[in-house]
This record gives sequence, C-alpha cells and structure tokens, in this order.
Amino acid sequence: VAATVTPPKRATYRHGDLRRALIDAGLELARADGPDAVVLREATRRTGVVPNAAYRHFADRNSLLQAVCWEAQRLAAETIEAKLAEVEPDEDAAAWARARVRAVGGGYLCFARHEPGLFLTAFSVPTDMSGITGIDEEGKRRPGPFGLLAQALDDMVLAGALPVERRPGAELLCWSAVHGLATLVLEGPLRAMSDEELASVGERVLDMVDRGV
Amino acid sequence: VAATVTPPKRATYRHGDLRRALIDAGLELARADGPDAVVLREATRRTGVVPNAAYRHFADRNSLLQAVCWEAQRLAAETIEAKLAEVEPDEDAAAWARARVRAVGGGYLCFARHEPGLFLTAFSVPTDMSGITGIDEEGKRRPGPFGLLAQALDDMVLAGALPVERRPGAELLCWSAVHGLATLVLEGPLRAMSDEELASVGERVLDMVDRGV
DNA sequence: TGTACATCAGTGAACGCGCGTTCACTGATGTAC
DNA sequence: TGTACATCAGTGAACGCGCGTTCACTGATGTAC
Repeated sequence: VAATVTPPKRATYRHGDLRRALIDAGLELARADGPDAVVLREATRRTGVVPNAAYRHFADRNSLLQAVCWEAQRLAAETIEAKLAEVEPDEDAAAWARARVRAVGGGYLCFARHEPGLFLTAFSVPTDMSGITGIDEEGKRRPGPFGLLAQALDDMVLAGALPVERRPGAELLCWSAVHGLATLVLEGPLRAMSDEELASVGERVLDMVDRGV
Repeated sequence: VAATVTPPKRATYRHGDLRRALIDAGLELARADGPDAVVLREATRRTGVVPNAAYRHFADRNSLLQAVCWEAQRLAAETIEAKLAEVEPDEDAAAWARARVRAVGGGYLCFARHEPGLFLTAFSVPTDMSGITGIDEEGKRRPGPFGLLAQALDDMVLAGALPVERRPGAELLCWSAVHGLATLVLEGPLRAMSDEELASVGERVLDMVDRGV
C-alpha cells in the first residue's frame, strides 16, 4: 500500500546493525498492514540495502517474519504491563488480584485496538508461545503476554479469589474470550465498531470472564 | 501447495454453470488452505477454463472470494443447525434453551476443527454479517451462524433463562469467547491441541459463557 | 608499528514464478421474422 | 420450418508486477606475524 518511504542513504559500506534495522523496518510494515506486509525486499529497500543483503542475517523471509513476530509480542507485553502498573493496590487482596487480571485483558484489547497490524503479527503468526516462559529483551528474560496472564491468575489463587481446582487451564478461558473479541473487531465482521462501543463490550467480556471462570 | 488436481475436460463450448463451478473450485481451495488460497487462476484451471473466462461472472478476484466466503458461512450454519437438531427437547424450557445456545457454540467449534480453511474463509474475510439477517440459499432466506446464535439467545430470554436486561449484546459475548478459542487453536499458538483437549476446553469455555453472560 | 591475509558484510545482476487483469477474437446459442 | 442476426460465454495471447532466492563478486575490517 504505502510506497517506499525512507530515502536510502548510507555513508559507510558496513551498515552497523543491519539485522536490527531489518527487524525495525519489518515492524513498521507489520504495523501498517499486518504480517503479510512483512516483505523482505521492502524491508531491505527501507534500510537502504540491496535485497539479498538480508540473507547475511536471516535464513529466509520466514526467519525475518518470526523475529518481527517476537518483537510484536514484546510490544504487546509492554502495553499490558503498563495497564498493570496503573492498577492501584487494594487492601482487599482478592479484589486487587481480580483487578490485575482485568488489566491484562484490558491491555490486550488496547493493544489490538491501537496496533492492529502488530496485534495480528504477534498473535496469528504460527509461533509457539504457549509456554509461560518469556521473551528475551536485551539479555533479560521477561514474561510475554501469556506469561503475564498466567501470573495474574496465580495471584488470584493466592489471594483466594479463584479456587485452586479452577486454576488449571484458566488462561485459555480468559485468553479465548478476549482474543475472540479482538479478532472479531479487527478483521472480522465487527470492524465498524467505535472506540466507545469496543470499550464497553470489552468491559462486558471481562465481566463475563470474571464471573464465569 | 496442492498441484492442479482436476484434469480439465469439457465436451461443450459453453460450460453450463461456470459461476457455480468457480465458486465450488474456490471452496475447495479455501478448504485446503484458507482464504489466501482462493486464487482466481487456479479456480479457472480446475474448472477447465481459461483464466479470463472468470470475468464473465465475477468483477474481479475479490468478488469470487466474497462469494466463496458466503458459501463457507452457509456451510458453517449447516453444521450449527445439525448440532441444534441433536439437542433433545427438555421439559424444563430454561434448560432446553440453555442447551441450544451451547449447541450453537459447539457447532461453531466443531466447524472450526473439521474445516479450518473454510472457517477462516467464513469468519476472517471482511464481510458484513453483523446483521441478524441470513444468507440466500436456493431462493430461501436462512439465518447465518450469527442469526442462529441470536435466535437461541432470544429463546433463552423467553424461557426465563436470561434476564431481559442482559440480552442486548449478549451475542458478542458468546461469540467472542468461542471465536477466540477457535482462532487460537487454528492459527494461533494452540495448534498442538488434540481433539480431546479441544473438546474439553470447549466445554469449559461454554461453561464460562453460560455462567458469565 | 607495519604488512599479509582471512573473514565476511554488502553488491550487482539475474532467475523463474505465478499472479490479476486487459485486449481483440470466435464460437454457440436463442430470438425475430 | 427455415434463415439472419444479435447476444454473450469462453478463447488466445499478452501485459506488467513484485516477489523470494541464488550466483559470483568486491570492499572494509580485524587479526597474526
């Protein structure tokens, strides 16, 4: 859709960090038009480099997409963490834990709304993120979106807000509900929905999860 | 992925019902590999016709895809109707209505599981199916998947199993939960799930909806 | 400190592919007289 | 019942496009002596 944006210029022969630059370019493409828009040639073009240069850093187009996908997941996790940080501590531990789970869901929906392309890239590209384990970022291991949810649910159990026997698999219930709403709104038949509508339906979905889990 | 399967042969110059044949071919492509696989040229190839012949019946590739998408929705509706038909009447009107809503969800998941390509084609191609109104089929108007759900929820209200004030928008809650599970399992990070696992998680999601709506 | 050389990041040119779509055509059909 | 003609479904050939990927290369860097 969008034409080549960045005028490719470079002083040095070596690029510096081409790998990083390609991922960033791919991220922009994904942001604008979703995972299918992560086109190897376009990424190199925007980086001011010849197409095959990418093969020094990625085995093929798919490897690049994979890297972009992880990055998108990391960004999603950041949005969720921001929402989590907004939750103010409550004396009632159960209520607080509950609020945190809601915040995870809210952050997820928020990310879907504001970064539709990245959302699709993060969550509909075949990647194994089912583990609770996280994502590398500058060396540290941090929990991904799924990990944050799992953690919040664990906290609910600790706070006595969720019976232990209901805990296993609870991630899936939460995730399904919220993910479903997100995709229906993004690519599905609910695209016409306004921000307010989404917010209110979002709350209702979270209510349902809260009551039903 | 799949090579050209059908050897193109035709006795008459005129095809008979090329439009129908192209839709059917497109449906096969969608069944095998999802909406992106609905490729105009391949559809004509399988129909034993020259590529541009398609333009007598469809304005462009997208029109064909749209037609295939509707057809896929119709098939989804049929699966759901089959599940609905299996629900045996209950003296308790409320319980029966409840069971019918569950059946709608179950049919949806069932379709997603057995026809992943068609499922994606039906529900992730931009189409306005938000109306409760249905789909043309041999002249008759029949409710689509969404319509069946709406109807089942209406019945719940009538049976007193759902407070009227909770009715508006309830479709979205149900649909989100079930659709989310379906897409997570299909293209998302839960692809490894076995049939049994899916069935049991499916039940739990339906429980959640049941309790939470 | 200076030179020889291995390393490897980025280049230049090209490949084969399949796609959607357009053009001017030809062949079979159905209708009017 | 038979012929002239309009209609339009399907043909044949071609277009431009952008993609992923491969090849043999050249230029800058860093290390060993």
